[in-house]
Amino acid sequence: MLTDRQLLILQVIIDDFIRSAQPVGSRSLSKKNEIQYSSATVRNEMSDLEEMGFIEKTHTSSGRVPSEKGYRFYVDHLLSPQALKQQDISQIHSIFAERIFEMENIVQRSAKILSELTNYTSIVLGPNHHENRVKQIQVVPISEGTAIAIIVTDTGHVESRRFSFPKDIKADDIEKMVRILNERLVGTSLMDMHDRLYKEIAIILKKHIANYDLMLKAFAEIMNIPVHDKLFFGGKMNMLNQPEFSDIEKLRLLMDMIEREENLYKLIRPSDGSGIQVKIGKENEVIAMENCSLITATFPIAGGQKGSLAILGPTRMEYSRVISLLTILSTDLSKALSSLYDKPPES
Amino acid sequence: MLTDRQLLILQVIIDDFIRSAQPVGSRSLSKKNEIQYSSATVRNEMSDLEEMGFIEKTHTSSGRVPSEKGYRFYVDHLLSPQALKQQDISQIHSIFAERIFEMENIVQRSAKILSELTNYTSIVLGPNHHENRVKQIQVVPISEGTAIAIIVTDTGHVESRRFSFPKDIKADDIEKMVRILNERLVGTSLMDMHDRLYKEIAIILKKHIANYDLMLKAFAEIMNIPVHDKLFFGGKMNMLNQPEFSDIEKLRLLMDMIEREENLYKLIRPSDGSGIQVKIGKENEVIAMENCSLITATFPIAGGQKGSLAILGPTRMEYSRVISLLTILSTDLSKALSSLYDKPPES
DNA sequence: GTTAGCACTCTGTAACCTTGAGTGCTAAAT
DNA sequence: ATTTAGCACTCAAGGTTACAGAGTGCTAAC
Repeated sequence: MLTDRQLLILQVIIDDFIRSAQPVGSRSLSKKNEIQYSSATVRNEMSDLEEMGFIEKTHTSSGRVPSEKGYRFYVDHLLSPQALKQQDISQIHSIFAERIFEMENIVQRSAKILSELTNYTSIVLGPNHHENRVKQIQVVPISEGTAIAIIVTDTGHVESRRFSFPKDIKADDIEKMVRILNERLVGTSLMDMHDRLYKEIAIILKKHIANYDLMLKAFAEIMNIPVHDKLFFGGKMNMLNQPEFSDIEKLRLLMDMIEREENLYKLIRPSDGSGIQVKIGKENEVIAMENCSLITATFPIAGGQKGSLAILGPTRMEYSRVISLLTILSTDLSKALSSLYDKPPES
Repeated sequence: MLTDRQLLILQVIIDDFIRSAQPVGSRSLSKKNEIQYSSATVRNEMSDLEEMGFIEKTHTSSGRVPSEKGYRFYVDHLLSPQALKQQDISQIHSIFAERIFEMENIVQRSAKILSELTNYTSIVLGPNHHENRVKQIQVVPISEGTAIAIIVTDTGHVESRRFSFPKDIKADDIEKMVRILNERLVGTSLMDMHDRLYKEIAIILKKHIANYDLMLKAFAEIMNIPVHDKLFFGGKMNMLNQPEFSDIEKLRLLMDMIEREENLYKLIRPSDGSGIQVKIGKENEVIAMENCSLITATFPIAGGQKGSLAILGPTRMEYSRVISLLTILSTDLSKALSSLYDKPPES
């Protein structure tokens, strides 16, 4: 479809634009070493490329700018897997050098370093707790009528909630309930717990404990885990540095979306396959992200779960570099998070 | 020092500027109902006010704008305690209508509502966990060589950390240690725990447990609580709506500071007395906040602790309204957070 | 097929003018 | 002795014009 020369020119145009954020003209192209043709020849080719929809003019006599279709083609066919600086690589690995045991901590650090290395905004979706299995349930009384319920899962995740109960319930009864809960619920996933509480546990509690229904209700209510997992961000403000967001209105739209976190779940939800996924501009189907691209890396975690790493930047993004960084980091993260589980990571 | 008329004019100038963000001229002032003098008279008074440093011109023939000294005077002497809309008040109270038991939740909601009602950025410093006292310590083994340590405090706060230990340590020993820790440490504040672990507990463990030092070290290391308490934000992006931040450079400076949270602790740290404190512009001693005012409300929580609520806005802030809102919310928050403690709130 | 040359187009910038809001001062009015 | 009216002056903002620079498209020559 495209001649070699057209491929070359398209690539140089996009590379140049990504670097400079300025429309690229035929003359400046023909001056480059890679391109041995006169500006007139380049102009002809550019005209063709425009006709095919890969590049656009911002006005009748301006240089050309990549279109979304152009970026798409660039990402799919022209991406030269750019070598990262050794420094960047070791900086990523350094996160995992210390032996850290908190998932949140690891994930937060990953988000931070990613945003620092790219100057874009990073978004990390940690492992899903829904499928964690209950390891132990405990209740710690705090004062008369209130107590803290704690659930520890097999991944080491701790959920705790304060709850109150009628005063005529005795410490004895609470202990009895905790014993029953542990006997019956250990091994259940958090997701299924609510169901089992009401179906299976309710019947047993009924036999042993007066006022069991109040206790059960209090306990069940507090123990529904939030629907969404927590998102971790790095460099939320990095978009301020991008010239495409010097327009404060665009900025506000985007920041609003980031702040509300609403659409983000849909966008970042791990896709079917593992690996890298690139969404360019309107492909994201969110108005605020018209000028943005989102690169998502999905990686496996032990237990069949998946994690996601994403970089949000302008469509004029350093695709090659970002993809390399995401690839490395997602591999590291996959290992690190998996090691926090009982089971070894699936590959 | 100032005549009644000068007071009146100063007040009207500042009120008007807070509303419109536009320099105020003599003619538009003399047209107001409150002011019965001709523009020439007003001009003379304004000239005096400028000489005294309460107002400034942005250029030789512009209207006047309040200076920091002007705002200071306004806040100290001219603030008419503006009545809030009933709607606003009930919206604040509504946070506390449901009986919520999670401190974080309450605090986060407060931050959110405050930012929504004011259109500024809110910052809430939750209660300090350092002075919480240990209620119970537990250790839940996760896999061979790793376990979760959980500390529940008298306020219902739960700290948990994953830690690893040498494999030759038996489950027995761990249980023994947990029993000792509970016997000795319940009632100790988190702040003092580290010390007591090494001084008092070490000696006891030595007698009962082989390899006690490794265990102790693992446990002590993970249990230092972060130096700073968590800050909660609302409306981080609200500054985008303020005309004083249409300059993207100023915006970046400010956002950077907010994102890094660095200076904020100093600024928001509860002051000696309870009550409201207003810091205007350069009084904050942070470059990024030259154009900002920070209003902080410090309120007591049970157990002699203090919490802080703050609003960060442009110097051109609705001082009166913000102060009213903070007063109400801090009272509510004081009660609500105190009720989560054993002891009744100190007044 | 490639290139040189030229007319044409559009942006951005600087220079200029005009308008409107505001000031300060002076002299008249109260 | 205040207060006000009047007037000259200043400055920012907005509009117009002119112009340089970068770029294109087309045609004709290589």
